[in-house]
Amino acid sequence: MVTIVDVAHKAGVTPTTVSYVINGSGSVGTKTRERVQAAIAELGYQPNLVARGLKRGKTMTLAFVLPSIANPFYPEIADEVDRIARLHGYHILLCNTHADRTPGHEQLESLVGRWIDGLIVMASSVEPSDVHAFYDRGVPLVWCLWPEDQAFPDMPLVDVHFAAAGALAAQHLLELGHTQVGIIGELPNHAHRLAGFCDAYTQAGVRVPPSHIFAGDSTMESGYRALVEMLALPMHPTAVYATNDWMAIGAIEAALDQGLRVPEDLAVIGLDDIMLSAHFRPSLTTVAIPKRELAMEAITMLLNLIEKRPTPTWKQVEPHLVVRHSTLPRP
Amino acid sequence: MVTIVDVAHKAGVTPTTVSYVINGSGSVGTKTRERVQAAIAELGYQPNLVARGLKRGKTMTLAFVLPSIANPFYPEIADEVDRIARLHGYHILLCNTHADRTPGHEQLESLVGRWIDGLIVMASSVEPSDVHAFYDRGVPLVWCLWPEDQAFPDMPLVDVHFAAAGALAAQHLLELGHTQVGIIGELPNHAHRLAGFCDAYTQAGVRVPPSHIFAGDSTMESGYRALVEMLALPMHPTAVYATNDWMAIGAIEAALDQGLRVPEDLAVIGLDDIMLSAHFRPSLTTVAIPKRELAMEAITMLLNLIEKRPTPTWKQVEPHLVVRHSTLPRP
DNA sequence: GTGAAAGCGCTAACAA
DNA sequence: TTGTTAGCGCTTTCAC
Repeated sequence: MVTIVDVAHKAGVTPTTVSYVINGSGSVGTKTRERVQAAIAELGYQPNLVARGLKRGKTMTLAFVLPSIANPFYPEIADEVDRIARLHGYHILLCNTHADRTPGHEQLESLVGRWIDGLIVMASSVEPSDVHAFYDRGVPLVWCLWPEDQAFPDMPLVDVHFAAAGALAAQHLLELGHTQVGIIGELPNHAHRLAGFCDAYTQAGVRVPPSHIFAGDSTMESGYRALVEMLALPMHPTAVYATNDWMAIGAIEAALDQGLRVPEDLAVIGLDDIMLSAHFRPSLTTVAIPKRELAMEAITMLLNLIEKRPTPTWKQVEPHLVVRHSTLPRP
Repeated sequence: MVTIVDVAHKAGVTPTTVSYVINGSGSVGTKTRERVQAAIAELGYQPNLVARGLKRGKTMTLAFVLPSIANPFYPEIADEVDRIARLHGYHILLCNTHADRTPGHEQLESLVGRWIDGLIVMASSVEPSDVHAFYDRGVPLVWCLWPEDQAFPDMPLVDVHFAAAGALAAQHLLELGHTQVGIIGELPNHAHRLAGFCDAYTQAGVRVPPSHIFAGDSTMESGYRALVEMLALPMHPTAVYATNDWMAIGAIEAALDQGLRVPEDLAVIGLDDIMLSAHFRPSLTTVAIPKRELAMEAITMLLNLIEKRPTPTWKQVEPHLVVRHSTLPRP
């Protein structure tokens, strides 16, 4: 293991000077600098970040807290967070809480001692109160996504404009002439996605009757069941809005199984844009959550916080419509 | 920030004693121990792992190097690695190389100074030679998966028994009576998957003519194209084996587009078991790569290496067949 | 422009 | 059983 002292010896200077050269601090003569750099190169010296971290109180490490990286919603976010963090010299510590909130607490505790420089927390991964342990210690942190049925936390937050997402879905169906719509939604979790949709319909002068709103739990199966119920309605809808893609796909499967054609007999629109949606048959029209943008805003906000640059501490990213093959004008 | 000195003061002892209590080393009187523990609880003391890392030369941090966590192949592996690592008190540093091998080199360099305790490297993420920087320094590391066309490295390795995977696929098609098969394979990358399949056919007394083997590049599009070509064959196959699921799915799409029924007119089997395969219509029969097991073996081997327990340094995990709806007996 | 010295928070010989 | 002491490798103030 080659240390700063070895380099100093080789270059015939003291560790101080080597440190100056490494960090560009102090002022070092050109000749000396060159000698030091040569020694560094020759010995293959790498500064020890643990020692530096101890001295500076900064570890260049960020934690990314999420329920599980195996949940396909998160990897793209994680990838972007990591990419941008690395651009700024930070590394990402993965922190899967596995949605068990008690271990979540312990896991955060175990991070406290690591002198994490900052934290990105996906909302559903831990109890907000546990995160206060960090917030109170002054650790910079950013929440990413927040349950739609809860009041915003008193902490930096990057969120998706879910009401706009619902409105986008509504607008698409309205433009296709669908006045008879059914909704499959997870309540209260997807409150904004639902409200945004319904408000847009109301503004267009079309009322969605409560009997056309069905409950799901974000799984494909629940979407399937909801659609079956929906088809039992006296005048069943010509279009369905599901508040996430899995339910939308479940609904399509149910419709196909019942002998309906999608999109000819029934249009279906989802929300999220999971990978499956593009490859399902028929491919799913949906409102995409811009995951990379979400990640980018979160990590940017966090880096600003860490480096004490002025920054807004609340941000919403805008979703966008992805038209595929599960929607068509009303017959 | 509360340090070991604060705790020592509060408990009326020296830092040494506190250290003993924390680590269970030394021998401490019951009374004293209780006083120290009380002080720790009261102050909410958390040992500083950076300082401990510097002192002990061990950081309880492992790096997981992979091309991109956004590639759906890896998250499940990462999840399992993280889960088991955490059970043993280690944290995982994510290291996306984005398949750019030059930055991959730099990224590894940036890890050197972190005193990583160990490393899991997914084979396609970096140049083996770059990893030698670690290996030479004596950092415990485990490769996970190795290109099928290359000689095994002189480093600990956990791999999938791809020849067995190919054989499993062959056996399934043989049992269904398919003697006329076509293959879509990426060569030379999938050499073992191909050889395993062909060998099993040969052993069953059926020869797969070279003209029935088509090249793909692991994408859906290449699977699609390959199948179209295959159908132009004078006596086209009743079954197709693709060396990964994406190509298998592309092949199914092509078959459907050409008016064939799958599986009635054409059976298709893949290899991998990506998530899409279960939800595609028809759902894909495939040979599953046991990702969690792969992860488990890799992290277990790594922990053994780190903690200097005896361990095999080469391991192959066995794939298994997942029968779904894309295969049926020969018409 | 360069160096001496102190110390980040913790651990582990060694002493008492 | 407990304390004294000397660092781990680096940065940084202050002096020259």
